[in-house]
Amino acid sequence: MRSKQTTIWDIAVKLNISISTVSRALRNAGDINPETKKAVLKLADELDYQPNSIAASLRNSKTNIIGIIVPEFIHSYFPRVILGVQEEAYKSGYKLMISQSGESLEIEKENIHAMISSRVDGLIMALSRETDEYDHIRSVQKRGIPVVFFNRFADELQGSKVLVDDYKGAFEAVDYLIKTGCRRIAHLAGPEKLTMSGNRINGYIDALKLHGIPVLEELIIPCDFMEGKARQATQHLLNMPDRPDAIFVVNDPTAIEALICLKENNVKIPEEISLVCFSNAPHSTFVDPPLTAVVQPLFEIGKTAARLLIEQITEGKAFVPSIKKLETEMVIRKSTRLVSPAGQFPSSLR
Amino acid sequence: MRSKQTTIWDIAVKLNISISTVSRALRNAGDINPETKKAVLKLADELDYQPNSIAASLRNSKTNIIGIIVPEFIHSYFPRVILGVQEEAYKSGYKLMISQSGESLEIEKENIHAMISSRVDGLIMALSRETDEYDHIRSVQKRGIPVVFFNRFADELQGSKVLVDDYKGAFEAVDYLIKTGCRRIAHLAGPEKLTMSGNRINGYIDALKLHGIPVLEELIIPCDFMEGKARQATQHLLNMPDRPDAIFVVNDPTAIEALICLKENNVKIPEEISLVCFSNAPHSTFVDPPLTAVVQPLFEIGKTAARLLIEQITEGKAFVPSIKKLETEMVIRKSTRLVSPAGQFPSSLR
DNA sequence: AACGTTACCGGAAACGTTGCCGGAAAATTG
DNA sequence: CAATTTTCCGGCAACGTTTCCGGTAACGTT
Repeated sequence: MRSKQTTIWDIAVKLNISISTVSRALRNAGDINPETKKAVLKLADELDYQPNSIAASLRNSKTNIIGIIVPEFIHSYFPRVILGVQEEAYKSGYKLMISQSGESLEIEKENIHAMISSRVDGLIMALSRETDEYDHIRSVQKRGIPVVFFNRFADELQGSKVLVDDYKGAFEAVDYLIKTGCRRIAHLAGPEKLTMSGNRINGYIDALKLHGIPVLEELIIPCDFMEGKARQATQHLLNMPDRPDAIFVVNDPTAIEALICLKENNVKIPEEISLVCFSNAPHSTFVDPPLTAVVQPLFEIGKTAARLLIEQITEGKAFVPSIKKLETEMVIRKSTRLVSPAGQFPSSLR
Repeated sequence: MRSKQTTIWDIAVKLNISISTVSRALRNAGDINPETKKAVLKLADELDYQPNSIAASLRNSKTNIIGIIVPEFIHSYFPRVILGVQEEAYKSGYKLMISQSGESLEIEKENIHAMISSRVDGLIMALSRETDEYDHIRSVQKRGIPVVFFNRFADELQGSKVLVDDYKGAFEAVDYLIKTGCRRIAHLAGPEKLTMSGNRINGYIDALKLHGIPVLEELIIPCDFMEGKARQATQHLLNMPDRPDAIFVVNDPTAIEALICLKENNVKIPEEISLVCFSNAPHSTFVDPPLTAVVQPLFEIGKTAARLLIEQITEGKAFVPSIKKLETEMVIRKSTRLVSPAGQFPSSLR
């Protein structure tokens, strides 16, 4: 039996005024005597009154809650994005309701339903790796609840999107590898359904093509973000009669797995095989060797997504969804060789 | 302008029955004709009806939301605990509202207010490192909202607590270091306000005492979980004329910093200095060298906390808060030396 | 035929807010 | 001093549910 919380009604009775007056005093809407207002605020403070936002939400048909659905948050990627969302959301008086799909479409759907039931004002999400149908998401949008995607999305879905330049980042990474003299470059790719994976693969391919290096299907291995998959893939690469001399990895957890596998096989990094990942986990900094990586502005992604969403919430139908593409940055660490001035551009090309 | 969502009222009108009947049909409470029930469910499905849980919460004075406040979730510690909470909570039909205090007392207070306003049914929390007064938390409890603490708590606070055996874990770690031949063991400790820090320090001290090793104040340095602090502290240790031969570190992020600092100073681990941390981040596994650590059952901590909380929510006042102490486990990796059979117990002791 | 029982259903209040609207008192104006 | 405006306040409906309570019709029982 929970002890009853104080309501505006309690305050009204104690001060012998009406609840409307109390309400006005509390949210300082006009038409209120400064004296009464002061009295109300004082009493509210004494009684440790906390407004019942449930009631307010019902009345206003607005919850001031932003829902977030991410695949997971045990790797630091999503938490860091959420940090950005939180910063921006709190500034505008929004609270966060976070849930994880655990990379499962089923759970993603459940989460979506929960978000709808909770009547969130808007939704920020990154799809699970399994998500290949979108009716549950369209159902949210049909209700007029704006959705902003980041990182993991599908082209056929409407809505604002915040992404990084996957193509360019991948291109730069592979281009860099080539400039350090690597020629047989493998790519541990992401789930094929995600737009992101394709873009990174394209960047990878085009960089190879630019330098006249043949693109080999067998060197592109999708890893699906499943634990163990990257290790397997890496082992597979090592078992090849003609080992690659570099691996470009789609994301951070995958890269760590690859790294562990390489070390287990006593492969010297970067002497025998160079490693570059598309990432931003701080892990890259303190593994051995520290990983050269294409880093993403995670915090900024979160802030941007939140800003877009809040705009859309306030502007309503008038708002046109937009796509924000943020820049990545290549950070050179120790998992790649130095750029060889001579081998920078193979003679075959120039 | 948001398109109106369908309500039980819409269903009622379409079927020419009353909203009470619709309500009964949907939550299959008794007194309902199977035929009408079927019709209602069918139409609800067709209209893609999602119950408005805001309204239900208001009516029932129960939100089925569990609030979680943690200091941060960019390190994997808290996310993993939250994973456990989520598993257990979802099973019982609870949703999660998560927020971060960012290790700030001010924000922690704000978060608390938001949780109260949202009328969460219960709260699971780990205090920020700054928290040294507890009125905001007592204010939650006074309202009859149960609170369960984990990891970071204060002894003077009432409520269920889920913790690990900090004392024992620390003791074992230091005991192990001694058995590997270390004699001058430093301790990078946690914020002094947290019970946890004290317990770990005591375990450290008692292990030293057991082996007759003098406890030196200068070797115990509180690190406060602030970025950069551990690095400074480690450097300080290295600058001593008489360097320690081992460091026992209070948690994982701190250990990583220490590790980086040691490496920068070209200190050989574990030959010159051994490193042990109280932790569970997977980081420990893939840094170089992999860290010997006292690991905690993070997922289990979350599940236990959720279970305790839900029990208290359902049982109400009858529930007596309890303290669950979970066991830690020492995992030996490469950052410590091997146990020297000879040096296991210094002769001075036996 | 009168009554009790059963099986369903509808009305209405309540949860705590907010905001419109009208009204009374006070202040301002001519 | 009357008329008008301003200032402040209270009543009331509404948000979408749930649930208590009572009512009606059909059926079975003497």
